[in-house]
Amino acid sequence: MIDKMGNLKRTHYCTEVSEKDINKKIVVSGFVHKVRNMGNLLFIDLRDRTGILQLAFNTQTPKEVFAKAEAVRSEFVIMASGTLSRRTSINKELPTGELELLVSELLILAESETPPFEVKDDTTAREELRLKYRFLDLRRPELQKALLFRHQVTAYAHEFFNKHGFIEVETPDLIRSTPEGARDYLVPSRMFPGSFFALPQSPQLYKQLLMVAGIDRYMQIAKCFRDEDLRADRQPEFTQIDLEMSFVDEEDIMSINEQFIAELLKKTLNKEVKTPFLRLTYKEAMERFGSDKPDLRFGLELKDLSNIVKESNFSIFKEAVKNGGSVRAINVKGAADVLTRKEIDKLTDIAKTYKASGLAYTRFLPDSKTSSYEKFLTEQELELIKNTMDAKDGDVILIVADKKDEVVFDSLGSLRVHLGNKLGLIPKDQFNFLWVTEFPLLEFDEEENRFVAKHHPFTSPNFEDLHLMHKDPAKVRARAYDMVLNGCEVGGGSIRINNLELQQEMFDLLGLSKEEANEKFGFLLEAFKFGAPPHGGMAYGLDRLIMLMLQKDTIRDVIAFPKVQNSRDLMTECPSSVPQSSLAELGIDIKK
RNA sequence: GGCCCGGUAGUUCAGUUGGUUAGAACGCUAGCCUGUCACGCUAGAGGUCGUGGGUUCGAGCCCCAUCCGGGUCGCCA
Repeated sequence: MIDKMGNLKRTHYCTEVSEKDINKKIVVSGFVHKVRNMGNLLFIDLRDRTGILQLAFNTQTPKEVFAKAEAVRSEFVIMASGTLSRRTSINKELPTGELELLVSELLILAESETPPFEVKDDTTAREELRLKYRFLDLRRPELQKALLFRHQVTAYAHEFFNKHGFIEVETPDLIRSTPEGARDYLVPSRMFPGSFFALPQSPQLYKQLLMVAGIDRYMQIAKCFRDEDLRADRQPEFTQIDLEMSFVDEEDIMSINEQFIAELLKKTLNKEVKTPFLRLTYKEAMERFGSDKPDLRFGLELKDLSNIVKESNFSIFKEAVKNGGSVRAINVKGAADVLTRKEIDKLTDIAKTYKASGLAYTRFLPDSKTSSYEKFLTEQELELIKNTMDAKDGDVILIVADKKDEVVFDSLGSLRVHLGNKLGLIPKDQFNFLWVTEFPLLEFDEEENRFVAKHHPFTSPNFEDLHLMHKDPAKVRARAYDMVLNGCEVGGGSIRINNLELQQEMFDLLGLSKEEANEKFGFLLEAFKFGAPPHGGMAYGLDRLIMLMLQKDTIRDVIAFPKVQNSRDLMTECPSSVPQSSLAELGIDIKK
């Protein structure tokens, strides 16, 4: 039997009650977390978004109310009215553990089938099931907390940037497709069969046009879409805190964002973050940590051994250096007992996923040494390596050699992080922010056999490097910067090109003819003809930032309705097919 | 697109060398129970072993294909 609310109104959330309310008549409502029936005594743990309050029914409870309580099951929606009382036996685990509601009136507002999994934080149900019933999963306090936290972050972002003169402007979600960069989600046009809108990968060009429009300081909590494969920290649909400013340089943007982050962490987590953040150039980050988003919470830095081994008799080392690559190593301190031969084989497999051809190693043991390359090197070379790596008994040196620096960095960089985790070198409660600056403007795309923009084609080159633009494009540095937190990129941005000639030169470098550039980005080039202020900005990956702040392993835990690895939504079961008539209207003919 | 891991009651898992009727815990249902809060006790229901094919006297287990989920490389301007 389902009751109506009638005139009963909630007076308190479950955990809002306090000593002061004892003996008062109160009304609470929510979901049945747990029923404990003891015959003539019955308890219901009532859950709402604030937490749990115990409802008590005993021999003083009206008979018909007690009978109704006996019919209640998990996840029923109920409303209870009664007198708040002190418990006879207290539960120290609960914030409301000294209080309970002696119920005099009980309404069952909705019944519930037995849920497919128990709604509790220590649920063991697999994620697939929880995603199918996401509305139940979201009842769990842990996820409620994540959504609340996310709200607090966006609320503070609005507050902070509003305080600093930023205006939130909504940019369109149906936009022109720009095939540079990530794959677009396409939306067919009904009015123009065969033509398409795209969903934005980011509001990049619109925010630049807002600068041309004189908005001066823009912000937006913006939904972005990229039709690429998912990862634990990547969804096809995600949210950015997007910013753009006029009449600024890198320092202006970095410093206001340091201030934002420091205040945000203080406000939401009560954590102190020192500003200014450490700044590393891209080059230094790669050489020391093998990554453009280094985790600085632990050591295990890379060392360059190229000069020591470039003339050696070990052809793998020698050839790597000779062909323009390098030989680099990390010293895993005191790990000789942990890194057995078998473990090193596993590490080799990891290195190989990053295209390393192998992993050379030496285990320094008190009375012996085991090494995969020692026999090829001279005593002197070995001694130099030992000194450079500061190797002591009990240490393990891991070496990667390759004719491409990129391979050496990628494989050692990932080994470094893997070992940092495996050996427990990473202090988990730390928030380590830094900037990585001076990214290369371009990178060579082997598949397309041309240079592509590392950041995006609107990023300004470093003016000092302008003379290299055509001579040696790979050496040109960009006025781009990433904000890195604990080994993850949480935001990135750049000073943009605001000048027609330079923008055209950039397109030229990317192999875009004048005609192509005009066709794709004509509106931007047109805008640059009418006075574009110097401008730049950045964007935070909001989901990722929140994931890291809450120390979650996956971004799915901080998104209300996430998608799974193949971009499907298990709850609504989309994408789904549509009627043939809908396709016909859009001029789409799917051939199977 | 590649590689790795997983799919067995509602849930989480176990399941020996391929061998009789596939088990446990939690949950669920019913009964008993006055201070529980992982309530307790008793009894019970509950299975297309992801799906399809194959090998075999016999398949949860072996083989092939396929679907679903996770991690990762490529990809992510």
